[in-house]
Amino acid sequence: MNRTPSTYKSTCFVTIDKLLYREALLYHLMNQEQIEILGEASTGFDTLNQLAHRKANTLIIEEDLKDNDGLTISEMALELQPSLSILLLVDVEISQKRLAIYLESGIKTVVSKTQPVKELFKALRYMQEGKAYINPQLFQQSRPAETMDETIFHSLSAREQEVAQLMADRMTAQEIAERLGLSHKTIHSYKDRILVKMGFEKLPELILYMKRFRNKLPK
Amino acid sequence: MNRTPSTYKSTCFVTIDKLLYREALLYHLMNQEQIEILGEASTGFDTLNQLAHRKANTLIIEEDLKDNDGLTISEMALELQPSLSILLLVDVEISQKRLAIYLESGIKTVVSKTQPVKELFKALRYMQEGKAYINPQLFQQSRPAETMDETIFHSLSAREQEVAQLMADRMTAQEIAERLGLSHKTIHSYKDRILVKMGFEKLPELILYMKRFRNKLPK
DNA sequence: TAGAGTTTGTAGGATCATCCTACATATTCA
DNA sequence: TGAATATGTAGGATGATCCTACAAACTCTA
Repeated sequence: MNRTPSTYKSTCFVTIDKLLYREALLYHLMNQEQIEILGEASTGFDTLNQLAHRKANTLIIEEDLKDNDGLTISEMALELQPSLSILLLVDVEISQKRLAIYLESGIKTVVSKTQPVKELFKALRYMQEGKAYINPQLFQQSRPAETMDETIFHSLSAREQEVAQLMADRMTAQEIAERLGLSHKTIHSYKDRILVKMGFEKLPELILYMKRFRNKLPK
Repeated sequence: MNRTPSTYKSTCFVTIDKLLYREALLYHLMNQEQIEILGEASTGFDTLNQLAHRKANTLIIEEDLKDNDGLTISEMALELQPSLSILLLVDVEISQKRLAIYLESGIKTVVSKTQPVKELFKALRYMQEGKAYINPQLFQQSRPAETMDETIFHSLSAREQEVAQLMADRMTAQEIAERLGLSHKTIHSYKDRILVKMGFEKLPELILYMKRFRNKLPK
């Protein structure tokens, strides 16, 4: 039942200006076993207001907000609740100096919005375990999607590649099984192994990967 | 198998500056039956480049890009491929005049980022059917999440409300069934009916709703 | 007020997905 | 060459989704 035995739940409050993006992200956070959504806001004002009544242990907050900057809000939130873990979402790659300022002010983690969603999750996991997580790509020009490892696909066996392609076309395990003359259980096994090999956790990640690189991939 | 018989697939290209948000949105788009992700980019330059080789029929693009504005890119893309349907994501509520400019330049639809994800999907569906979709909330101060209809929950029967609460706590149908002394099939039936009544399509929408309004809801 | 329509409570079948385990054969590496 | 690892194959348990069904209760209207 619980595959993450050592970690406990983080209760998150999410402050992102644009509802469209906030919601999109919230759906992902919801699907993470160890994350409980506690609340959300567009503005710093709203954040502080809501945090006063609710005991979130983690605050995910944008650097740029309409009414104030995330840093200021974070500092105020920390004063209210020193135990709060704060993850700051920044727009661009930041300087070492700026990062130092953040960390000094009590912000635990900084994640750039130019990073994939996965990085955010990784950072959250680290934070949960009390570890500091400094995104390795924070300081360099990061073009992760574009430079994303195309080679991991080629680490799959021929059959695995075949199955991965078909799965990316949204074929069901049953359909693929019929096509290849196998049991649908076998297809699921392939799926599991493909995800592990490629370092994905969920099928959608694989599908997105395949869509991104379909044009560069063989066939 | 196909519950949307009359609509055909739109092949989408998505241009959003920040990868974090773009990815978050892409996962959603991927889960929509009628949408095929064709490609993605952070910049206008990249968009035009990629669109030259790929026949997307729909372009979802941000108004503000690093290298250029979405409007300009859209116009260039339209010159390249006049059949392209363009959905522009704008930051704020826009004036009627500005909207007119957009529509005149061939942009089919404008969606504000202050809207929930659902609005984007609605707009896409309209576009697919060739209808123009002008977001009704585009012109007024929109605080949809905050003002979201709390009453729809109360339109549920007592038992439905109970089940909805338990589902929002991520209990499985089986667990809820045991708790209530029912068959798990019954719980699924409740789920289906709840979703219909509340106008949601997927369970995560219900869960997000419940998390948002749990504090305002009875009990 | 009776009959019709709608809502509510209940559940089954078919189909998929996920997570976990297993095992034989093939390949590689030390 | 023997041990470790990779590959191909599949089963069981559990859960979700989509669709259909049907009886009891409630509501509304002619």
